Amino acid sequence: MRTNRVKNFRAAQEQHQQNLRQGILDDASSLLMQEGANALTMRRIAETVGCSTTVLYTMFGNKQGLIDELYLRGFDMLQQYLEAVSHLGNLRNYIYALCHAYRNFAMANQTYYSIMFLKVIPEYTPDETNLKLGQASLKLLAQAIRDCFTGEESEDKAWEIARVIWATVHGHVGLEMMNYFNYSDVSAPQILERALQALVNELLPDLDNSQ
Amino acid sequence: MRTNRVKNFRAAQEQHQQNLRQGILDDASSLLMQEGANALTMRRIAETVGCSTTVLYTMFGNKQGLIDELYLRGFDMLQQYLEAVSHLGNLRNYIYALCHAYRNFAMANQTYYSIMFLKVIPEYTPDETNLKLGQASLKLLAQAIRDCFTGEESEDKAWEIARVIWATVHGHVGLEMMNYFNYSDVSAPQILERALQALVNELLPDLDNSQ
DNA sequence: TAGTTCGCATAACAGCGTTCTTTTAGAAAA
DNA sequence: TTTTCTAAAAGAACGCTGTTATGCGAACTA
Repeated sequence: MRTNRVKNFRAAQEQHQQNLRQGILDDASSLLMQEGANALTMRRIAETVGCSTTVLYTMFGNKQGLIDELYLRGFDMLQQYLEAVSHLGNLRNYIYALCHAYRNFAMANQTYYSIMFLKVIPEYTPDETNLKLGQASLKLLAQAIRDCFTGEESEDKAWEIARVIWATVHGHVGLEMMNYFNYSDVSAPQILERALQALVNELLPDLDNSQ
Repeated sequence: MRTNRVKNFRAAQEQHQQNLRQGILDDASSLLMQEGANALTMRRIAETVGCSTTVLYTMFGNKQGLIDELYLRGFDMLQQYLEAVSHLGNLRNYIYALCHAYRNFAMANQTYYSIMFLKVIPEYTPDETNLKLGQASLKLLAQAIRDCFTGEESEDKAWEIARVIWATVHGHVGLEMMNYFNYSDVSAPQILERALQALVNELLPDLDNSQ
């Protein structure tokens, strides 16, 4: 049965491609986390993987294509941070915890966060598709906010408020990363907490009686 | 009088150095504004000025040194935006206006803002001195906030609140620049306005009776 | 078995920040 | 005025970068 042999070969080849692809991304990821975005050059990646740069270009097209995958990985990691947050307490504390989880992710994975939200790699800017995929990682935050409302039309409103809160957290994280908060008496999480309390107090309905 | 001739020569030389320095920075600045941070290479700058790269290195040491000057120029421009804000209305509206002026500066000078607050140039990170000099541009905001308080101990408190508001505005601007707000029904300034109102309501004393 | 296609490595190209070497213009000295 | 010296600038070079062209060898097709 030659056709079967061919099929098996194709399948094996496909499998090999997939394994190689994941291996490359794993190596690029550890390179990014251990040595920062500056170390993320096509040559370094190829060297780490143990192949030539040609493989990277046939596999991902160009550097943008490779970083795109890391970009999405970053949002997956962010989502995992958010999903790990317990929502046993009341909604208000849950929302605070989500925001602090967001900050924890950013601080523990600064190199990833820089790719996702700062322009550390001149050759890379996420396209529209990836921007939307990334935003989906904030679904949990939007859901928690929607749960604060009882009305029917609250879907869009929840996303709007989620964006306000997201932007606020992002701003604090961004300035903290640029060391703009280095010489302050108040710690960065405390400053963030203040802003969050203010936003929740003003933008969300009274949550005292929520679970 | 030979010593006078020498003095005049030295002075003329000094003057020439200063003119050249400013000319280089002007050219680099227009390069940055017209073609973005990617065009800001030592070779392009030298070509625009009409000299060799050697001149840039003897004058500024390295690229970091040259960008340092642009970084400070950016904060000067930001300060001018803030100083142009009329503080005739009440304090609350003045603070809002300062924040929107900040956003206007950022949006009108995205390339400058990127240098100041995003890491668009891998070779450049501002040092501690410049970070502090930059922060001083927010003096007007801190002053306006301090004016909201009557007590004596309000200096530090005003700076803390200023940082909260600053981070919030920065976050909104940063996400807007990364196009994360592109597909929203609510405009970016409206989202920002919401966040600001919430912060002012919660963090500042009642301002109804202020001038 | 002969021909072809495909995957990969090697080498190259243009451009980057930076530095080394060489030229040159102009002040100082004679 | 002519020579000498110095300081500044130009140009080439080095080791990087992303990307592309070339070439080779192995595996499928006929």
